[in-house]
Amino acid sequence: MSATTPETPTKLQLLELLAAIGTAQWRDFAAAAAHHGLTSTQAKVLAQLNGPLPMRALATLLVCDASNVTGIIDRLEARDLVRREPDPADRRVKNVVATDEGREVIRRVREEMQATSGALDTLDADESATLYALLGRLRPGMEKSA
Amino acid sequence: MSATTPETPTKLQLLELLAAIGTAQWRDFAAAAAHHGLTSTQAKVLAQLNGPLPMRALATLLVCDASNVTGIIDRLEARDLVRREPDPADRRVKNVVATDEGREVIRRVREEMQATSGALDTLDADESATLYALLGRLRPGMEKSA
DNA sequence: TCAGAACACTTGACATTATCAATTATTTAC
DNA sequence: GTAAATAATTGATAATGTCAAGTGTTCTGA
Repeated sequence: MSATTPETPTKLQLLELLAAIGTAQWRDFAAAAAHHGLTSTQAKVLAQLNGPLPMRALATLLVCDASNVTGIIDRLEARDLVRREPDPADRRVKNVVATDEGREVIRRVREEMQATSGALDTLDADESATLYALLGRLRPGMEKSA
Repeated sequence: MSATTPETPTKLQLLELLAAIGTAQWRDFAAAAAHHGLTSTQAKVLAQLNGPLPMRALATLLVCDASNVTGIIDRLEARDLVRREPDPADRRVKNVVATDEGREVIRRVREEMQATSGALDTLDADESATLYALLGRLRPGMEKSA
């Protein structure tokens, strides 16, 4: 088999490899979060907060009960890493927003994911582009609601 | 820019995309685990148990304190999903082994990761092979100890 | 060799994260 | 305009996480 036409992996092999990558990435993330005084869950929440998100949406993203989110956001809010804002369109809803400090902390956590970062450095420009394109194709299917 | 030479993504873009894939995969895994009466942590432990693993090694993999593992394994053992076995070479060590039932349960959880599985189905054989090769290159760097 | 350092695991005290059932306030649907 | 549905919270309880301390075993070196 030549270098340009590698053997087709079984679906199981591909799933297993993707899982291993995900697991390793999670370890890297959790360790970096702990290094900055965040629990994995707190870091995960901050990582989701690109824009304002209703409590309920966070619960869906975290695959957990809505009541759980109340306590998590309470603690993050006590540390000034996030804010609750009333939703102007629906008074039942509270939107969670990351504060400047919250954004800064999660930025630093991402910066310190050495293993992941280092692994990506082993790819050249072509490989990066190819991987980026393939993962981009995968993404929409994976983010379909469960 | 042609289809065969896509634009090189920035490292930050690639990191962000990889994180999104990992997050989505985790959601899929957690939901499937819950469907089978397992907490995310319990499922994560079972997923690691390809062979016997010392408690201490599990703690490293889970990025948590060793004392935490004691309780997790207690509960899994109470449900006959894992066993503790004395290590013949070092009497301090207890190796954790998945039972037949434990292996069966985690197999079913993996089978039910519909989103991940469905996303991979959108790739053709060539793309699968390329992705497999690229992720395989990434893996060793990511699994380096933190 | 044998005393002390290092290591693996457990226990106990406690904080955080998770679930479920019930409550309040608001919105949607009929 | 009332009834059903939805968003968030509270309280009870279980699971997961940390740290400090303790037991037993292995390793190290004078």
